Amino acid sequence: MEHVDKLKHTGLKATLPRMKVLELFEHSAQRHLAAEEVYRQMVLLGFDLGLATVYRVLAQFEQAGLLKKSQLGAGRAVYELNDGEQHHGHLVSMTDGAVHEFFDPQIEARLADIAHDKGFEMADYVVTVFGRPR
Amino acid sequence: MEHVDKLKHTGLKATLPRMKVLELFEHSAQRHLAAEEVYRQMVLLGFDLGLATVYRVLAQFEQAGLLKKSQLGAGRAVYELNDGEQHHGHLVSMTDGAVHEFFDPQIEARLADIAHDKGFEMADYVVTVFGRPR
DNA sequence: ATACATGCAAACGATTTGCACTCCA
DNA sequence: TGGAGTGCAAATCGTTTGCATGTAT
Repeated sequence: MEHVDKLKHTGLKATLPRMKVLELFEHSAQRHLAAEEVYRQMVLLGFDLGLATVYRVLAQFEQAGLLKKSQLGAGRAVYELNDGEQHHGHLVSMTDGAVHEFFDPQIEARLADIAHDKGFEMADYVVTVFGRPR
Repeated sequence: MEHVDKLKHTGLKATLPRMKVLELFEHSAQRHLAAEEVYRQMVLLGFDLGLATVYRVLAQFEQAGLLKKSQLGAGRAVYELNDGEQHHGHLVSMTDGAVHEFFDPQIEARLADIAHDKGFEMADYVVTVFGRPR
């Protein structure tokens, strides 16, 4: 599906900033991008836009289901394309901050069970592992 | 062990603010407290101290192994007594923010394995489940 | 006494918002 | 055209820090 259509489909106007951000996520080497990184990439690519706009666009895209947001640790929040893929965890390297993804149905099932046991319905979960390379 | 001793044992001077904060964690109804909450409790209890001091004391206590820190979601970080208990996950109620704890050795083992498979040594992990009461 | 602690206010990094202006449908 | 989108700067939130003062050992 075309970018324009993807956007219209969500009720968002197909503006230049939004198109560019969407493209960036689809072409970028790294799957996970923080707002600041998106902003810097844009400027680097010669397309100048406001940082505030980046934050707004990212939030809208998350709302629209185009992106998924993950809060890794305290400061940085990263976004990634929402391929409709399974929910996954993140393995963060403590030396360089690199992010690896993993999915484990076993863990997901256990978490749902645990929530259930305590009288809750699991709506979402976050699993982040911090590790040092061997 | 006395509070005074607990502190001295860590190399920290047994000052009034530190004693009070330690007591608060040992007597508070809720196990998990954010810096802001600690601060408000103190003021409420008639003991006036600076918010900056709270942050410093909490950080020192974490260093000293007296408290454990958990970053739940974006903003707030919560601290809890470190009873030397096992590492555990948090189940956060989406309706009222209440925090329940849980520990699952199976999950912990899986996470260590996953990190290992990717060439990392797991140093820490965070598991947070968001759920709605049934 | 003297090194370590504290209070205050200013500095901080990430994110959000008010407002005047610009642009797509 | 008119409402949604944008840029900018100022505001916010949680947290940290510089510096002058206070205090436990």
